[in-house]
Amino acid sequence: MILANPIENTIDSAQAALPQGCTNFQLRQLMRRVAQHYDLEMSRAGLKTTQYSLLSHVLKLGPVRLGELAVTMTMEPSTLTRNLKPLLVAGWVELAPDADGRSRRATITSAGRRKRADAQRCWKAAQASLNQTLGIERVVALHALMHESLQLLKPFEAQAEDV
Amino acid sequence: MILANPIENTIDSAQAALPQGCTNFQLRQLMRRVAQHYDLEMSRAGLKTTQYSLLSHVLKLGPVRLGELAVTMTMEPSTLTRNLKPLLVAGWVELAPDADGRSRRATITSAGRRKRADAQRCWKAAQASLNQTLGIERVVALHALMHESLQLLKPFEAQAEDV
DNA sequence: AAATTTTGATTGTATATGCAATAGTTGCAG
DNA sequence: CTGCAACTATTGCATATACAATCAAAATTT
Repeated sequence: MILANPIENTIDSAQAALPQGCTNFQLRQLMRRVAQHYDLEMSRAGLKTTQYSLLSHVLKLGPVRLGELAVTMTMEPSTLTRNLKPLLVAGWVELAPDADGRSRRATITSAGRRKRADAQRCWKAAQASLNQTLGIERVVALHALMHESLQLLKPFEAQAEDV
Repeated sequence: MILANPIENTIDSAQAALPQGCTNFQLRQLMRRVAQHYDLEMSRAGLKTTQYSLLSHVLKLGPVRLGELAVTMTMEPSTLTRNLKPLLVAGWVELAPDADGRSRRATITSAGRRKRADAQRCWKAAQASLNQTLGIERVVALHALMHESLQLLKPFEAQAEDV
């Protein structure tokens, strides 16, 4: 976050404005509504927005080790295993063995590429209409704050591995 | 450009800065990390943070109709039904019939009050340490943005029913 | 008053999420 | 080279989430 004057700011706003309510609850509330907003568009492509995110990351990161994918997405490995399942069943993602026998690599398939291209149009529509509803400045500000907050909450090992 | 307020900041630079990335994905990422942060503390009271939120709302809203509770918490009724189950089983919340025979009212029990008081200490610790990690100005700014965004996404009927 | 519509909550089904425990590999120490 | 430690992914268990369909009760219409 960018502050004009750290001292002034803390004096001005810290005492006057303590955080009200629970950050966790507010995040969940907003997440629920936003997810519904995106899923409404995304359903036209037959994907959940979470699946679109996962598919996009597999596309971008090419044949990627599952552990690395999980770290990049800030997700537990066990969650990743489960979330991949529908995409594997649908044939949009494939798993291949890795040089390290413990590890496996995920790759997007041709069908996955096509599906992702379809879904990307839905995503763009959803993002555009969200920008419209919230106002683009608010979305930009929200992204910046969320990004900063995530960085501060990430353990050291993951600090550098952003996408 | 250096400004005190991230919202103002982006209002100034709105045309220069389009939102990067997916709001939904960023929200989910942050939610996962933040939930883990809270749950770490809250586990000492034997509660998930989501359960703490629900218990707190039932406490505050007294004998409350389930529909009203769902709207207040920005949650689908079906989700509320499921999320209440563990609290009912544990004996922290009770359901009573309502004047309107279709509806039911949720009330916190004595055991629920005790558990909630316990959990509140954990919540305070979690919130304080989050404020510490993120910086209190950032948390205040995040809350404000999330609140505004939620209001803008809420349908009209729910606009007034804040807690 | 009977039939229809509307409203409130739950259930069926599916995905999302994470902790703890486990299985299978690799790497290292002795 | 053998055995233990460290690492990678998965599975067991529990909760969180929501849409569609359903059940039950009230409200409205005819």
